[in-house]
Amino acid sequence: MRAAIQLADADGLEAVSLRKVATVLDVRPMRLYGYIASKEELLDLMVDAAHAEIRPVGDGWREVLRSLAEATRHAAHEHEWLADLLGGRPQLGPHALASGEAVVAALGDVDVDAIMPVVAAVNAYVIGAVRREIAERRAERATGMDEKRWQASLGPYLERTFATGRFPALATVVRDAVHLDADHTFRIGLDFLLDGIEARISR
Amino acid sequence: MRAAIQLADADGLEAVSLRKVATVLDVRPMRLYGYIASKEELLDLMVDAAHAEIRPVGDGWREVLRSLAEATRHAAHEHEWLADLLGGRPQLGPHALASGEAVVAALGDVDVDAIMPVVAAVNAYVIGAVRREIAERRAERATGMDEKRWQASLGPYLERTFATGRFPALATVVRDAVHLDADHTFRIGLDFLLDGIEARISR
DNA sequence: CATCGGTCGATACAGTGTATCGACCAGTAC
DNA sequence: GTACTGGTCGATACACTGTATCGACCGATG
Repeated sequence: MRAAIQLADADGLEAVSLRKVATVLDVRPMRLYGYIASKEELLDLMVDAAHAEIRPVGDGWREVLRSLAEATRHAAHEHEWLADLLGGRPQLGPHALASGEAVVAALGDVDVDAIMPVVAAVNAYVIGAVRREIAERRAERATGMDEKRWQASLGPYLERTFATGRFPALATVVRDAVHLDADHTFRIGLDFLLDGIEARISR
Repeated sequence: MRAAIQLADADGLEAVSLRKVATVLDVRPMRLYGYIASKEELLDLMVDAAHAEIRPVGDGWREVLRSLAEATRHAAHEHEWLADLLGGRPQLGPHALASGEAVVAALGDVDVDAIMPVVAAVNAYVIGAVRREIAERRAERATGMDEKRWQASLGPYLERTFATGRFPALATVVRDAVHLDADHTFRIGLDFLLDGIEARISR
C-alpha cells in the first residue's frame, strides 16, 4: 500500500499497476493477492491511508468542519490521485472512520439528527471542490507547465467560442469579473455552506 | 459517442472500450481515430452530451441554481457513469457552456464578481453529493440487489467496529439519529448552501 | 492505361488484472 | 533414512486494453 502510494504520488494513479507495485516490493505480482483481494481493495486501502493525514482540529463545530475541509484539500494537494478516488466508493476504513469520529465528537453541541446531513454536506462540497480544482490544475500543467502558455492555449478557444455570440452572459462574466485564485474560491464556497448550516442549526 | 453512452448506460463506464464501440458501429476499431484523438476525448464528448440534458429553468437566481443542481443529479441517476466523470476534467464543450450560460444569464440580478464563486460552489456541492450518492447506491447493489442483504452485510461489520469502542460518538449518531433518504440528504445540503449564498449576496 | 498520393485499417506492441494449476516443499509415517 | 502426502505459492496463460506503425489499396491525374 505504501509502495502504491509512492507510485501514485510520483506518476499519477494510472501508474499504479499490480506488477509495478510488486516490482517495487521485489516480489512476484501474484504474491500481492495474499494481502488484497483485488486492485480495487488496494485503492481503498490507499484512500484510507490518506485519511490518516486528515485530522480535523479546533474548538466548536464551525472550526472543526472548516478544519476537516482544509485538511482534506491539503491531503489532495499532496496526493493528487486522492481527487480521483474521493467519493468514488464508501469510505469505511479505520482511518476514515477515525476522521468521522473526530468530527462527530466535536459536534456534540449540535442536534443529533442534524449531524449526519451537516457532515454529509460539507464532505460533498469538499469532494466536488477538490476534484474541480485538481482537474483545472492538471489541465494547466498539460498545456505547458506555466500559466502563460495555458492562457495562450485556452484563450483563443474561448475567444473564438465567445465570438460566436452564443454565450453572451458567460462571456461578460469571464471578461469583466475579477478572477479569484483557487484558495479564495474554495474558502468562499465553504463559507457559504457553513453560514447556511449555522443559520439552520441555531434556528 | 451515442454508441459509447449506450454501452456505459448498460454496463458501466468500464464496459466502454474502443473495440466495443467500434463493434456496435460495425466498424474496425482504428476507424474511430478519424473522429477522436484518444479515448479521453470520447469520454469528454460523452460528458458534454450529458450536459445537453441539463437545462436549468426557473425564475430568480435561487430557483435556477436549485434547478441546475436537481437536473445534474437527475442526469447522473439516468447515467451513473456521469458520477465517475463529473469534475474529473474541465468542461468546456458546447453543451456544458450552454448550461453555464443559462445559469449565468439567470443571475443577472447578482453582483458580477459574485457569480463565479456562487456557481462554482453549487457545482462543487452537486459533484460531490452525486458521487457519494452513486457510490453508496452501487455498494448496496453489489451486496445483493436489495436493502435487506445490504444491511445484513454492512451491519455486522459496523457492529463489530463500533463494538471496539473506538468510535463512540459515531456509533451514537448512527444508532440514535434518524436516517434520511438520499433525496432529503441532497436537498438539505443544497438548502444549507443556498441559504448561505443568499445571506452573503444580499448583504 | 500507368503512375502517383493519400487514406485506411490490419497487424503488432506493450501493457493491464487475475484464474489456473503444476511444482515444490514441510511434515509425517514407517 | 526414505517414501509419501497435503497444502501453499507463484509462473504461466488468458482475455482484454489503448494506440503506433506502415503496407495495401484505391481514386484521381497525366
